[in-house]
Parts: sequence; C-alpha cells; structure tokens
Amino acid sequence: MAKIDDVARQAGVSKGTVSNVFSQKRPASKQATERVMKAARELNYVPNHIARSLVTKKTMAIGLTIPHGKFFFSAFHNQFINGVVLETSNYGYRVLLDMIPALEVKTPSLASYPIDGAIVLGPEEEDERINLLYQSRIPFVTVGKIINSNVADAPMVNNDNNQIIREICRYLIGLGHRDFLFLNAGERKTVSLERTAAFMESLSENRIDPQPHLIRYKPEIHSSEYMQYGYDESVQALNSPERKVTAIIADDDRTAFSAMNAIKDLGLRVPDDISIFVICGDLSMMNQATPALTGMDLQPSELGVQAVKLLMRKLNVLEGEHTGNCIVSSRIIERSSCSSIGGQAE
Amino acid sequence: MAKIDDVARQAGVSKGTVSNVFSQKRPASKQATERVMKAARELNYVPNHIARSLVTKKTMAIGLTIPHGKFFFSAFHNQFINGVVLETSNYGYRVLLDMIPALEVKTPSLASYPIDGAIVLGPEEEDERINLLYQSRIPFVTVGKIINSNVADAPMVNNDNNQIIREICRYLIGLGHRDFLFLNAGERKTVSLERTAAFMESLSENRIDPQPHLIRYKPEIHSSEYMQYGYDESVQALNSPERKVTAIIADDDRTAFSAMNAIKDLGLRVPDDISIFVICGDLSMMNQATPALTGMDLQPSELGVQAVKLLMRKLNVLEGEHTGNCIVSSRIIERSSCSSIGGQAE
DNA sequence: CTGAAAGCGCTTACAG
DNA sequence: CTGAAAGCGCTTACAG
Repeated sequence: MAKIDDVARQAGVSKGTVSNVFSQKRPASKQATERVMKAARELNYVPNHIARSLVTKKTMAIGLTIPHGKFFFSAFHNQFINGVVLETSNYGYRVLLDMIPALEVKTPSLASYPIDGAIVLGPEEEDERINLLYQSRIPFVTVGKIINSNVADAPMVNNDNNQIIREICRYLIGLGHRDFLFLNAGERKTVSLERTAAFMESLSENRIDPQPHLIRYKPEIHSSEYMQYGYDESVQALNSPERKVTAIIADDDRTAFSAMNAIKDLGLRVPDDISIFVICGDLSMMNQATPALTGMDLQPSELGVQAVKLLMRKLNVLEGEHTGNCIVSSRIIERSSCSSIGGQAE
Repeated sequence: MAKIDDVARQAGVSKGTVSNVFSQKRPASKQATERVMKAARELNYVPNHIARSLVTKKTMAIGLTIPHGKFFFSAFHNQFINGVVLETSNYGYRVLLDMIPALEVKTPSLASYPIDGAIVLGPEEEDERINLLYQSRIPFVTVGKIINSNVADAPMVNNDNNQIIREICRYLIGLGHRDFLFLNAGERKTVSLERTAAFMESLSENRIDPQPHLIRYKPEIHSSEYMQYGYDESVQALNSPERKVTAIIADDDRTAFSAMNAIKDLGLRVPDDISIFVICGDLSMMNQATPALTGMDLQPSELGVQAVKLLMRKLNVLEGEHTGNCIVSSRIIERSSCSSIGGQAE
C-alpha cells in the first residue's frame, strides 16, 4: 500500500500538505489539493487509520460491551444494537463488539482497548466491565443503573424501571390479580434489582403479601436452554396443589412464550386461567402469539440511539451539555393475554 | 497513561524487555519478568493497542460488514452475529460492525479500515462492499455467493440454496400444491438469485408453469414497514378473483407472520386454505405462531462460526488448508402450517 | 536472554 | 498556505 511519502513525492509537496488534504484540518490550496488527489488516485493511496490514531489518540470507534459468557442476543438486544449502529454511523464512528472478560481470559497479553468510548449494556452488580473501563479511563455510558460500585458518575440511559413495574402492577391488580409469578431478568442485573424493589413496594402498597419465592431470575444460559427457564418455573409455580398464581410477569418474549407452553401443557388457558404480561419483548412477535401478548414498549432502539448521543456528548463530538441521564419513555401495549380475574376478557 | 518507557525506567530494563514480557514473543528471564510486572502494576501500565498495531500490522479485529441503508437485523442476522462474536473471541479477536458505504458518505476524510479481515454478510450483485474490500487488499469471506463481480476467489460460507429450494418445492408439490407465491429476500441479494433460479427449475421439472409475477422481492425498508411487505404482497396475490395461489414460501419469519395476518384478514385459514413455508426464520418464534410454522433450519449461528473459521484460516491464525468454501447443512422442520391441497392436515 | 536504535505511517506545533 | 522536523508508543532485526 502506498504511504504518505509516496504521495508527497509524486505530487511534489510535503507530507504535511498531503496530510492536510486528507484530514481537512488545515486549509490547502486548490492547486495542491488537486495534485495530491491525483497522485493519491494513481497510487491508490488511503491514509493509514492506525497511524493516524496513534497521533490523534482517536480510534473513531466505540465499544459495545455485551455481557460475557454463553451470551445470546434477544430481540431486545437486537433492536438496541440496531439503534446504536445506526446512530453511531451518523458521527463517522464504528462499533466494536466487545466481550471484555471473555477476551481477557483468552488473551494473556492484554492491551488497551482500541476505542474512544464505550456503551455498557445491562450492568450487573460489581460489574467487571465497569471497573475495567474506569481503570482504563475510557469514557463510557451505561444502559441501566450502576449499583454497588465505586463508579457512579457515568451517564446513564435507562427506562424508568420503577415506574414500569408500578404500572404493570396497577394494571394487573386492577384486573383483580393478587398472586403473581415474576420471571425476572438475570439475578445480578441491576435492572432486576430495580424491578424487584418496585414490585415488592407495589405489592405492599396494595396490601398484598409479597412472596419472594415467586420472584425468579433468569439463569445465565445458552440459547437453546433459554426456553426452558420460563417453562420450568411456570410448571413449578402452577403445578403445586396450593397454586394461587393467576398472572405471570415475564422479562422477555421468549420467557413468555415458554411460560405459555407450560400453561398449555398443564391444561390451563391464557388469559382465562393465567394472565401473562411481557416487560421487554419484540412487539411484532408478541402480536403473533395466540393470544397476542400484552406488554410494555420499552423502545430498545431509542435506548441505543440515546446511549450513543450521550456518549458522543461526553466525547465532545456532539455539542451540548452533559444533560446527565436520559430516561426513555415506555407504555403498555394492551393485547389479549391479560384478563380480569373472573376470567372475563378485558 | 504510563507508557513503555516509564515501565522500563522503573524496572531498570530496556523498552525491548518490557515489550518482550507483554508480547511474549521473545523469552524473558524470570527475574526481568517479575520486575517488569511489578513496575507495570505500580504504574497501571497496559500496552497501547494502537501503537502495537502500527508496527505489527495487526488490529486483532475483523469487520462484519452489514448491508447499508436503513438496515435492521432479523432473527437470522441476530443468531448469525452471535455465532460470529462467540467464535471470534476464541482467537482473541474482536468484531467491528461496519456499514461501509454509510460511513463513506459521512466521512469525507476516509481512511483505511482498521481490521485484519472481514466477513461480508448477504452479498449483492455488484456489491460495493466487496469492491472496496478487494481494493483495500483486506482478506475477506462472504456469507453467500458472489455473483457478477470480478472478485470471485473469496472463500464463502453458505447454505445450499439450490438444494433448499428444491427440497421445499418437492415437499410442497408432494402435498399437491402447484400455485405459489414466493416472498423472496431483497432483489439484489445473490441468495435471491440462487433461490429464484432453483425455484424456476423445480417448477418446470414438475411441468408447472412458472409465474414470474408471483416471485416477489423484499424492498429495502425500515423495520416498522417490514411487516407491510408480506402483508401487501399476500393480499394482492390472494385477493384477485382468479386467485389460485395455495402456498406461500416466505423468506423469513416476519414476512411469514405478516402473510398470516393477511390470510386471516381475507377470511382464509392456514393451512386449510393456504400453506406457509418459512425459509429462514427463528425456529422458536415460528413454533409460537398458531399454527406453528413449518420451515427450514438454516443454522445461522453455525454459518457465523464457519465464516470466522474460514477467515481465521485465511489470516493464518487458524491452521489448516484453505478448504475453500463451506456449506452448512439445513433441514426441514415440519410443523403445522403446510397441508395437502385437499385441506387435509399433514 | 537483553539493549540500543531504527522504524511503523501518520499529525502537528513551529517557523516562514 | 506550506515545509522540515519532532513525536505518537510500540516492535523488531541486529549485535552481543
């Protein structure tokens, strides 16, 4: 590959001038520009991204650090990433998919992260990703709250999880439900903690005895086992002789689907016997189930867009103050999987 | 951030020795290693990835170039990317999500791609991504055939699209169907060309008149309009008075779902009136529809894994010959959305 | 096993 | 607007 010296020589200018033409950071005369471009074309020259990065200290990439382990994207992640990629490209940046801890293990000779900033998806308690990023002095934003960490000043984009759970409870309790199976997200996810707290509060405000053993957490599992969680937990909760559960709140669409399968296998019906509410699922998929699933619209794609904006602001790529956190709104999409306790469809 | 000179000074060794300790490319004495590590710890030193890249000419990242435009991941892409990310991390590499043309437009001061190799997802006819990559001399593999390009020697991973369409036709024709609506992928995708060719051949081998206007191609659209394609095309094909279509072959799950909605709205039933076959969809989602959808299992995750392996072999990271192309097997998952033409469930 | 020195391919004050 | 030169932070023959 041709390098800047080759172009400079062929165009009869200095390296600095070639640099100016390509970086556009300093003006170049029309004449010089033309000669440089001509030479560059002839030599098939393109500036070396790495060499440029070394001196500018910018990689023009942001990291998207996804949880490690046998991780599989859900529809939510999917849409979130869509939002991130689309918005990121608006600033001329790229997205580096990063499974930091997994990489650490495999690569004894670690090195700095070749990114200008990072988005941390789904923070957990004592999240190593956050500590790593903090130590590396890489600016980052989180999608979800940081809990139990000495790092607490990172901008955050989030849904209003407290509000969301309260709305769900109000809706379901309004239908007469008092006994819930809550199929929450992973146990260490801070979103789960937020939800559980709000759930307990909502119940006690409504003078309902919270039953901690009916709040379950998604294990860290492989995609193929994914459907098993909702199924097994549902069977266990619904199958006992003293069963009282009349409504299931499911973290995502898959969990809800597998719960539906369990309900069906137990000879029960949705929503006549059991209502199902999905917190974060793909709306078009949920609409395709029978009955169509009621749930929240969390706007995952918008979460991604806002996360990028926040980060770009922190990187001074986007102008404007650090408005701090950003809460993306959500609303209930009512379909047919929840009915009043009498069995009467809503 | 501390740099290599700082560590060398503090440890009382040369830069070269510090480098050896971290890169592990040359042996270092136990003593030197310890002193370097101690100094590094004290100074919080980590090698600068960019500086290293500049001299080694390796970025330790591969690009995943996804189609540009208002692109949204499907469940297929989702699983594919999962396979890519997981496998890539096995070699200590990272994945850079790239929407090349989109970036070009936004970034007048273009630069070389900071990647060691690339995976091109869903090649199209005269695909600019492929030309760009080829010009840049970046090794790449494609997921799908390259057609109508001067670049033809890139390793490829693919499903056997010809075989797949033939199997589908055999299956459906075996059920008595002779009039199909084929809701294919995007018009410029080479996979669509492969499928269409195989479809036409299968029909004529069975003495069925191919009806080109019943082969439709997915427009390049936004996620929210995505469901519209299958719906509109289905309505148009099924609504005409002289309708004969009895089976729909749908590219993906969303298209199939929207077709189902259309069928329902027209007062028809699946599979009694219309059979639906999904080529590339999320199997668990398809299982959740009513009726559960019959379709192919294309193993998207495995496609991703094999694409990475092929690329790693080309980059000499993975040993072994360039076995050339890799065809990932597929099979029909029979559920309840296809029945024999008489209306009798299969 | 280790050190001194050159070099990877750019950008950027500095001077003009 | 342009050039000469220093420097970004590493790795790597080369010599020992």
